[in-house]
Amino acid sequence: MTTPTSRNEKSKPFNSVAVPSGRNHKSRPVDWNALLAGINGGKTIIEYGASRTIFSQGQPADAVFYLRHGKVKLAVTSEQGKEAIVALLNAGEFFGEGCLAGQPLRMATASAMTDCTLARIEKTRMASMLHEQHEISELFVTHLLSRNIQFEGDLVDQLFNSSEKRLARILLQLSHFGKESRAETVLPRVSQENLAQMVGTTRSRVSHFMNKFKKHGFVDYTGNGGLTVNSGLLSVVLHD
Amino acid sequence: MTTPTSRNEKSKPFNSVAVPSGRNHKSRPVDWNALLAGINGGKTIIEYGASRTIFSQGQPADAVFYLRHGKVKLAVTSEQGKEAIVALLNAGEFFGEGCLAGQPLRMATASAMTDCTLARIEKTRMASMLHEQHEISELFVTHLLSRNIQFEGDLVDQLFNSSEKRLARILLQLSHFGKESRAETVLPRVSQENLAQMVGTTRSRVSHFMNKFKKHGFVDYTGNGGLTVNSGLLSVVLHD
DNA sequence: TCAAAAGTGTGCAATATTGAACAGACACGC
DNA sequence: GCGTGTCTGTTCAATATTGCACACTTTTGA
Repeated sequence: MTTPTSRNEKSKPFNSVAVPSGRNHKSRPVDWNALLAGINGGKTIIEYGASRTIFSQGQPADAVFYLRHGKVKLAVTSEQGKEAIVALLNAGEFFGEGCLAGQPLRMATASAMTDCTLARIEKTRMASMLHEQHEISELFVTHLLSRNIQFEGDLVDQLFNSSEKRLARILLQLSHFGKESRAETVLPRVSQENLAQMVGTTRSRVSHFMNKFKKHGFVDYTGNGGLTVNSGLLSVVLHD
Repeated sequence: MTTPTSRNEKSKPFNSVAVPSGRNHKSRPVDWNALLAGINGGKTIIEYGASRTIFSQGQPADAVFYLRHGKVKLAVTSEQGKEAIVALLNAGEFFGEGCLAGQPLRMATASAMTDCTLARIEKTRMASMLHEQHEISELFVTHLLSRNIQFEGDLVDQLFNSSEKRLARILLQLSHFGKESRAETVLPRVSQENLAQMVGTTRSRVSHFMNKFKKHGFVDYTGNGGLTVNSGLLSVVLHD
């Protein structure tokens, strides 16, 4: 799978989604995918192969995406050509929602890190859905809240910590990233270059710290190319 | 006004808000304050004098706030005692919304920068309002979206730019901050220490760059203690 | 009004960070 | 097998940044 394939579902008439009646809106498990599946107008299901670009910084922004399966990364390129990774997204997250706030152009480049299936929802469709459907609106608010918390944490991290601690923090995050399946402490393959882009430093610095971490036993190389993150890495973040 | 005063409005029965009917939900001007004023249950109106603390990092988080008048800042303190300012809020913004995502404790300290009046909305009340009232929900989504964009911008700024550029950016932001009234290019009084906390650097560095900016005519001291930001400061952010 | 507190302009040595370079390790396709 | 490209470990000088120090100025509050 390397080219995006799309099944346009615009032809089907819209009919309102059957959702569990909202008598107790907290601690009620909701099958969000089923919920989203019920949205039939102004939506397109698309599949992307690994490392495909979903949209690029600077392109006109007229749709919101919902990630059903796979992992997506958001990267920003500066005028000087430097690249920074601002977010890693798991299944169940929205992205490209800036256009709802009136952003005319994409502020970042979204690319598939693995094979992905995602729903593309027209901006106008999304806006009216938010207006008309409680469940969607609540799902979206939930997503925005947690994204906000993530961003705030990243910002505070940048403001406070040295690149060594930031790298440690990123590694810990990655080791928990996508823990849907098993308790995997093994990272997906991430190059030092990518780590540097997330941490906001240079590759040579990442190489330097990774070796330091290895010496102290905080990370291990697992045969092939993957890394294992030892929870002792926490001490780097917390101590001193 | 130096002590918070509160008028509890919990006694009034809840009745649904009279809002303009939502036939065209974009480009429809809404008097948000009037809208919020209609929320009568589980809400308290509080007034704070300048430099009062609204809530502190680490306290239990069980309410969301809506800022009606005044300016509020959100600051985070690290274990090492360093302080960072993560957001400046204007009238019309929510804060403390992390609790809706399940955060049990405040992650930041909120303090009034000017005399403020704000609405304190119980977490549970806010949750049900988001569930039941379109207008509130949409207002909240709008707020979350713009806050997200702001955070993402700040993060990218930290990842890409030197402290000199970051300072220039903050000054430009501040000069537009609170432009509700006049086209004021004059900053409210902000100490170099505070600037350093926003930029993520030290005061001596801020002093150094401020003098550099003054030499180049990018900022001016207006008699008393205020600063005027010249738009030429943009060249610092953009150039080189 | 005066003294304390807060804010500012400097300077400087100790560190941290960049940016570029180069060689070796490794995977991959042909 | 053999190039080719990517990733890595390592170095090193040039910069940027920190953390302090001290003398001044301004603001604040009693």
